Amino acid sequence: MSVRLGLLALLADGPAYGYQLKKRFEQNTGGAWKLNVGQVYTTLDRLERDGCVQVALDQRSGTGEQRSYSLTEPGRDELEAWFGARVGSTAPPRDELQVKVLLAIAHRADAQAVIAAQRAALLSDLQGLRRRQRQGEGEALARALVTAALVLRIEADLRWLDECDRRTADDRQAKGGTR
Amino acid sequence: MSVRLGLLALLADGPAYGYQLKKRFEQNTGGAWKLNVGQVYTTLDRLERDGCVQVALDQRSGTGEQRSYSLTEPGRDELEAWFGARVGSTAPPRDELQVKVLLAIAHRADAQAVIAAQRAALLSDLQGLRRRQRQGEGEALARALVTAALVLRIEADLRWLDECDRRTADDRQAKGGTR
DNA sequence: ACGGGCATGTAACTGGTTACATGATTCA
DNA sequence: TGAATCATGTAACCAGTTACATGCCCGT
Repeated sequence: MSVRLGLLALLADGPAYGYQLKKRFEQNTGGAWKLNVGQVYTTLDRLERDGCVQVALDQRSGTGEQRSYSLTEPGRDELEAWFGARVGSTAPPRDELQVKVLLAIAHRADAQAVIAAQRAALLSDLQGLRRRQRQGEGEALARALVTAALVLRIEADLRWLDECDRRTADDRQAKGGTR
Repeated sequence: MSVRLGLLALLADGPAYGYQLKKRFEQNTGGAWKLNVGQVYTTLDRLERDGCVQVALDQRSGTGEQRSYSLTEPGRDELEAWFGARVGSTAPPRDELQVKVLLAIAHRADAQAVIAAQRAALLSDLQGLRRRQRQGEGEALARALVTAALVLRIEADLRWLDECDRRTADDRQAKGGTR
């Protein structure tokens, strides 16, 4: 729902064209998240269908039209509800890394290799991100925060992989096998 | 792709019915992730369409049929590729918490309240998870690991929210306003 | 004249998700 | 007999995503 609600939030500042929304969305996230223009329009269609936005047609100089989207009352309600709501309270997401590692542990002899490969990949991502953090000091706030979020998430995932190693080692020991 | 690849991974152990796959999937994740049975069948249909699985019909005692799914060569290839691949290497995900907070910072006067609300929600989730960690000591490995992952992720998100507060405070100061 | 940015859309597809319907088997 | 579990499916919808096509406008 991030795209949908994101567009709603951008419209709270005032009416805008689809194309403008794309650019604002990317600016607001420091260019870290790209948004295909087409997706803006499909999402706006759905928002219109649901009564969250309304459209006013500006006649352009030529024959073309510009569609100016603005929030409706229900749209504003949905937005407020979103900002007020806690994220992810209901049911933990099926994260891909977790699914992969858990299934590897349960069903593959080379589980440790799978874990090691993921750790290596995350570490290299982390290096790249840290480099970017050091370089772009005076970066846009949004961009810096997105990077920070990525770094923290990766660190968490690395700790989790360590935990997976430790617990599976315990498991092997508990079951008495030396190998 | 977690469901699709998850089913593929479970089939690597040998043929199974759709219903069995649902149960195995839930067992393998310690019951933390539920899977609607219907989704197993729709996903299996798509896997069959893509040539990743093949189906053998077991005639049951009655008139009913049981469909036994098994991996094909392409299916095994896709699975191996998945286990070998690094997760999330391409383009950072548009995480809901991040979108929400960034847009709040950029477009709302009550950004700090939004952040505070999310922090409170995460903290209460964390408490609940920690309680569960202490209680279910001898829990199934998978379940414990899922819980651990949730805890680590939440801790990371909390640190990120702190970072957001700090940086926005810096920002206000840099712009010279005391409020 | 032409390229690049602004602007709008559509068609098609993906995977995830739910609600619903059906029937067999098992066991109390 | 009747509930629980095993088992299979379908119809419908959702949001996300991409590729593609169209055309205006402006500055070089």
